[in-house]
Amino acid sequence: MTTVKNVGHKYSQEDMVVAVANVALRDGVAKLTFRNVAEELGTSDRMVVYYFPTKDDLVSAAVTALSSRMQSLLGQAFGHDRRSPDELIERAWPVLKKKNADRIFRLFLELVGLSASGLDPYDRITRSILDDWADWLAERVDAPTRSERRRLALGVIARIDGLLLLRHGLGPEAADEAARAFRAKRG
Amino acid sequence: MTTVKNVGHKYSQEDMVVAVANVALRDGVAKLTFRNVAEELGTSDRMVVYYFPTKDDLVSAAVTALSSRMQSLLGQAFGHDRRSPDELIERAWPVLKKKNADRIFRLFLELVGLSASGLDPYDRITRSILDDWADWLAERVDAPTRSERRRLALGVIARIDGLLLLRHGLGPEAADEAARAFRAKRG
DNA sequence: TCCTGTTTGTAGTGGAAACTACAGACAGAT
DNA sequence: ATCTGTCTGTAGTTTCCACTACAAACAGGA
Repeated sequence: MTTVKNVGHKYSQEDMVVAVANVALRDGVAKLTFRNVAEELGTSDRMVVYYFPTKDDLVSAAVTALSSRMQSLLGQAFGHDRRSPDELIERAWPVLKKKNADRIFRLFLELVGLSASGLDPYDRITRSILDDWADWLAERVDAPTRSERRRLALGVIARIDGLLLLRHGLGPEAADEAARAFRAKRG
Repeated sequence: MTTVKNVGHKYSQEDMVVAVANVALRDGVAKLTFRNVAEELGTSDRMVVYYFPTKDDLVSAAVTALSSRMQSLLGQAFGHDRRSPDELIERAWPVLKKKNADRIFRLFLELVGLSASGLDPYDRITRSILDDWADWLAERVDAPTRSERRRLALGVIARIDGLLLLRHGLGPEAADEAARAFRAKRG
């Protein structure tokens, strides 16, 4: 089935990336190995190494694929209107509850952890993810000056990441409670 | 020097735990191995295994040692008075900036990441850390009912953990900006 | 003295990981 | 027909890890 696309080519770059992303989603970054990707494809690790010469290539393929999926998920949730931080969180949170988003953010937490271990590529990766996210949010937050938008965007990210961490550690109910606590501050 | 305490005993349980905690703080959980602890002590891994028969023993020794250090740090920051969530964060944040706290929370993020990888002991560990912290905060937050205190405590944890994550990923300035954004919501 | 708990040494097992080496087969393009 | 890029197989290296086996030396307590 996948064989049809490129005549004489059993796999395309795209196929490989999809397989890598699947393994990452299912098993986590820790188990994103040449071997496991090879098993997903039903071939040997030699083939995987042929497409992704180093482990870093493997990881960054997975990360870019999945972070673009995430971006589009969020992009659907809010359009391009500028909103207050509270409104942004209010709109983001239901979206982040979906099973897909759940698994993607599990990966994000894993990346943060690996970066905290001081392992080489991961600190750069998490930094760029957070940076991209901050830029993206800064264009959707309502504030007069650029620096203020940046600040509020960082505030939103901090709260959302906190909710995600809590959800992962204590379960969805605890995270919902925390989200409710955010709301309560205004009443 | 450390030899004096127990006659005929070169190491005490306490010595071992201190060494384990040091290695964890310096090198992270990922490099908390029998070998590295043995090097810290200037002996062989056989000795370390003698005191901590399994890896889990090693990890939980480090975690309990360090989380109690953290608790005392925070305990000094706020006494036993009940305060509003905002006040609690306002008081906690400066304390969490200290170098010691910084390294301890790097470990916490690592643990969260390992738990996100689905590795066996770590999900229980992070859950209990968060649970303990929630209980502790619930007794310091000002609200009429028990369930409301719990909710507000979870909100505080979410925000603080978000700040810590941001600080780790984007640096202390970004985290300070986010903390400022929290404050701005009231003005 | 014997026994028990502690310390050290030497060595090794079994597993997983990221690669590497070498080579053979096959397809399409020139 | 040759060449180049794709695919596969078999096998190995190197490094690190948790953990085990066996045994010897030593101390203090009974």
